[in-house]
Amino acid sequence: MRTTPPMPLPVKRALAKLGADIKAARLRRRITTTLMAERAFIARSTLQKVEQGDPGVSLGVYATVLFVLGLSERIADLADVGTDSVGLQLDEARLPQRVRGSKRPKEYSSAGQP
Amino acid sequence: MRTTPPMPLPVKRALAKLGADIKAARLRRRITTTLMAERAFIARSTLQKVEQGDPGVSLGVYATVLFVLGLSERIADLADVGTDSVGLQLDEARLPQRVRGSKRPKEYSSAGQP
DNA sequence: GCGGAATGACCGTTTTAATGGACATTAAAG
DNA sequence: CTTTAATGTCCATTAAAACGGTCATTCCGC
Repeated sequence: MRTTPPMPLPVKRALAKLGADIKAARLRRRITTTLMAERAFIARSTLQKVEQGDPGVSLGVYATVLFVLGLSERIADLADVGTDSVGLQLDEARLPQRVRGSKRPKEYSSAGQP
Repeated sequence: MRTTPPMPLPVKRALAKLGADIKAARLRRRITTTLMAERAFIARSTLQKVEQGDPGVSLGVYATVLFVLGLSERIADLADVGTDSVGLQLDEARLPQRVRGSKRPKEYSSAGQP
């Protein structure tokens, strides 16, 4: 990741927790970092970064590690339609394939956490 | 990501869905790729990769994009203790800080999806 | 205690992501 | 149908991830 600009604090914290949880899950299974790294086809040094919640590590690495732990289901639901409260207010069937300036309200705001 | 070895198919599919969902969420908000990229402090070309579920893109980028969409809460719960069915069977209070060969069963298996 | 495996921290090298343009294509608005 | 912004693609450059090896430290098991 090219983090010249700052990373949102809530995001940073979320990633840190994710890393900690991954580490905890590994310990519960009594798997060494070396073995985990082998199973995930990554270097032990990379696994360290993962367990620290390093934002620069690729999603592929995180996902594979979670898969090894048997915790990769939730990844697919991260941005699932059902979880998007903003989207539910719109006519799902008439979603444009492209965005174009229209007469409708400019946007639907709601960035950060709801 | 250094994908000399193959990436687990279920994972690959999950990431593809994630990318598609992100794109759908953007369209619902009627935000252009250019604007999204600006808000997430990334290049438009990188956002394309994100919307394709590219495993090589860093988690930080994905997380920031989700944050901009207001969908970053679930990240922290990806590997939360409550979601780890394997871990619940162990004595949480006596988790070792390191793994060492013990008399207990070697491991608790259960990789892929339950 | 002691021994030693496991972890944490560093670091130089190699591979790759992320960028920011340019150009072709597409589809929404009028 | 025409217009034209938005999207899709491709690409050279550059910044950074991922590697793998070493060394110090920690703490589990004996």
